[in-house]
Amino acid sequence: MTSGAIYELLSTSGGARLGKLTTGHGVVSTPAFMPVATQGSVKTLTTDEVSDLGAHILLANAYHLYLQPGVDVVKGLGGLHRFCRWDKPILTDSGGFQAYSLGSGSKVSDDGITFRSHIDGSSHYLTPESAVRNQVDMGVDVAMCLDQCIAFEATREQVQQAMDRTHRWAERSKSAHEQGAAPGQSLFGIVQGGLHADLRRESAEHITALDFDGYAVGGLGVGEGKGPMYEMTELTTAMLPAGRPRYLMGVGSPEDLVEGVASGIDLFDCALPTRVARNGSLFTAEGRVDITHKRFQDVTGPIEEGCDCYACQRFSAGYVRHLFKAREILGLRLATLHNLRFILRLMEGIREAIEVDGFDAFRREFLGSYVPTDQEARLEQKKRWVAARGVPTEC
RNA sequence: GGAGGGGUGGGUGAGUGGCUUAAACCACCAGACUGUAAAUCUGGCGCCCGGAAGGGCUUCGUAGGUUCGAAUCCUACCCCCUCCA
Repeated sequence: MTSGAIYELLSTSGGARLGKLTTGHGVVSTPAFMPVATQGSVKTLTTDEVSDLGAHILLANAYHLYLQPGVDVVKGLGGLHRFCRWDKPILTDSGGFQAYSLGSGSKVSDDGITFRSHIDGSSHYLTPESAVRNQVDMGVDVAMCLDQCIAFEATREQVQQAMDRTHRWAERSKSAHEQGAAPGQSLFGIVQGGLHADLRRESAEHITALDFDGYAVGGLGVGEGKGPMYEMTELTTAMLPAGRPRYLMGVGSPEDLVEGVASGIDLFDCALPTRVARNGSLFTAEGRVDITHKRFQDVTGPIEEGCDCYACQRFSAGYVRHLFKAREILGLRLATLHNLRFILRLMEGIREAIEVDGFDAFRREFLGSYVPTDQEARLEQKKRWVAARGVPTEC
């Protein structure tokens, strides 16, 4: 019933799709990456800078903005677009993921999610209805249904329970949206089902039957490993209608973006490029490099030869390393500019390749030179991290 | 010349008889970060063998000594700092 974002499939190449997503705040060429502006800000950058990097749509988080400064405050300041001075499309996450990522700070029931604010410890209650209202009230272009994300280690029964709940919440989200959304505001449904192929299929069937403006693949990129993630993505997109955009939530790394596109994904968002940048890890065509390593001390060339980002055009790798070692804020900014530009340039390359039906070659070439970080080391790290923080693996 | 203080691993610096191969921080090395509670976190860091457990060797200015046992106590020497002259 919503007359939200309109998706137009322009062409395909292999499994990859070139498309156009038209929203009330402009057009997004897909496949697209949405820089993450959780609290209405892509950390360290202004929206003008993000725009100059070539981003056409931002992701913000309704949960964070609801806690601080509050939905009414954002609304009072002219809505989210005006608030952060971004006149292009904005998609918001509902806060469903935080029930998962905040671990014991939240509790899920059939009716909704009880959160303990990470800011002041106060208790907050989020329902599918209130989550949609929050997003709509802030004036975002694309709202996400409240869903329940679950750890990949969860039992099948737990996954199914979370999935069923997500389905019921999707229905409630949809009615709430139909009642409260302004023209031009979209709502995307989210497919869950963990790593179970049959549950993924069941979820895709259920969610698409509700007829959303777009569909997201949720619950992936949470430590399950590349193989299962790609497999589930591929399997899920195959179940989604070609005429609607598909969004792989929370993914990803450069290699994940390429693989996601190959599986027919149109939209991505990920905190990885910006977070990793702030920790000194920078993308190059050969993989990630740690700019704080001493070997960069005397490097006069840019972080990456041939990169058109501001940091690479203007400064030596040695200077960027110095900024990190000296803990100068500028280092974080330059690193963020570089990583985001790398990702957005990658998306540009992907789109161009699809347009000339050369995506498979592009994919082979990119993955041939890009060396992802070691997966085993990553899983081990994750275990230690979880153990150290006491984050539960189930909701 | 006199009086006092001090010399500890790459650096700062804790430690005054055994639990000390020696805290902590920095530097250095390696790693992680995927719908952002993250400018964060984790490991390593004398040498040799080992995957590890562990084992061997060598360490607190230098040289002696006391002691079952010394970075810690004693003696001598070398060096540094402060104040007075």
